[in-house]
Amino acid sequence: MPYPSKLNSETLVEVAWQMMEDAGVEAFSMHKLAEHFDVKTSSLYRYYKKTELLRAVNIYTEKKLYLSVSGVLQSDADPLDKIRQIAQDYRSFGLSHPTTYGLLYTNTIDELRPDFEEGVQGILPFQALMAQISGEANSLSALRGLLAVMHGFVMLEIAGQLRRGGSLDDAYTYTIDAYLKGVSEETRHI
Amino acid sequence: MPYPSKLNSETLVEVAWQMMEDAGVEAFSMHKLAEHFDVKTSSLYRYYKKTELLRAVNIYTEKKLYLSVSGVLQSDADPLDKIRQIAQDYRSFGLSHPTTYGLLYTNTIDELRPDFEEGVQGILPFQALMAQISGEANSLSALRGLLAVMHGFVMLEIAGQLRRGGSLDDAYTYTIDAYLKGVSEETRHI
DNA sequence: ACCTGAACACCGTTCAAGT
DNA sequence: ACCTGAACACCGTTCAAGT
Repeated sequence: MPYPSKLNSETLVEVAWQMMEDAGVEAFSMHKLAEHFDVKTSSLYRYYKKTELLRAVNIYTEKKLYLSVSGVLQSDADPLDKIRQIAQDYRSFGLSHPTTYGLLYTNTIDELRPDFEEGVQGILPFQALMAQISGEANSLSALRGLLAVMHGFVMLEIAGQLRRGGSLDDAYTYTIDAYLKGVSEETRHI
Repeated sequence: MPYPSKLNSETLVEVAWQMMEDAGVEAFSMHKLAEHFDVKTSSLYRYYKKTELLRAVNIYTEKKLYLSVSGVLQSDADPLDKIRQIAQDYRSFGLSHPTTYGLLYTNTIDELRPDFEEGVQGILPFQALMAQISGEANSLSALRGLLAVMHGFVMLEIAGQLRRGGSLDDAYTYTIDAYLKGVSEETRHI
């Protein structure tokens, strides 16, 4: 009998995350999560109801993604090469954890997250990097565009919407390079 | 009492689509759909089980999207301007029907759809258009990239992930233009 | 403080039975 | 041919009660 209790909010999220990644979101339920901890379902509600748990799982996924993608910031490569590397790491993450990645930005969330400001802080280094090739004035739009390209490609790939053949590795690199080249070009005539 | 029956597969899909758009996917259920037709839930299973119905709804959404975006093909504008217009129409569609659009490419589908070849045929005009600015060799990658940009941006916007301020209209146009400019540039040194 | 027991509304689904 | 009735397993959730 574990001490101080069988459950805690962090472990719940981690196990839920793993169960989803192992068997898909469809198969996940509060009952099965409770079963895993050898506990009655009602015990979970001291910590989360399902929507809250899904939200916590998404925040957990986001943190892992952020770590996967932040390593490059420390390197001494070109800004352009850093961004290209970030894009590769981003896609690798998505393809490695397709279920939880696919869940990340699906839930339409109306309220602003409590950790919104914190999240913005974490993104600023990436925006600064982007500014080096887009110019300051366009850095937010350019960052949004990069996110759109990466997220869109990975989502379509995960959903099996890019199955007409050809290398998806190449298509992704082509797309990222085209976008970054365009972002550089747009800068010149400002 | 309607003739020949209260239900048919087309109307079921249309009503399901509308119910989702009105009240969200979360609120949708087979029981509520049956209620709308003043019929017992079990009657629906002559036509669809829920996963099949969702699939049919997605195909329905895809057809509407395809129509929304195909109008420009007939115009006599530049290839580049046509594509820019397609991108605007694509986003407008997504923002007008956020729930069903958000559902479109989320379900991971393992089996190839029976109408796969038909879908490919419909996309070829768009790829031919893309080829005019990317070159033939890159047209599939370039089309995939365009789809990624559009889908990614719209999904992030719908999910409320682009809320740091600034015009999203401008950010979208900036992103599309940067990508298309990059695609043109990549072509020159082939 | 943490967990169980009991209960409820709602859901997806099947299938024999009615007309 | 089309729909109902009855039934089942599974789900999310609440809350009083136990220890």
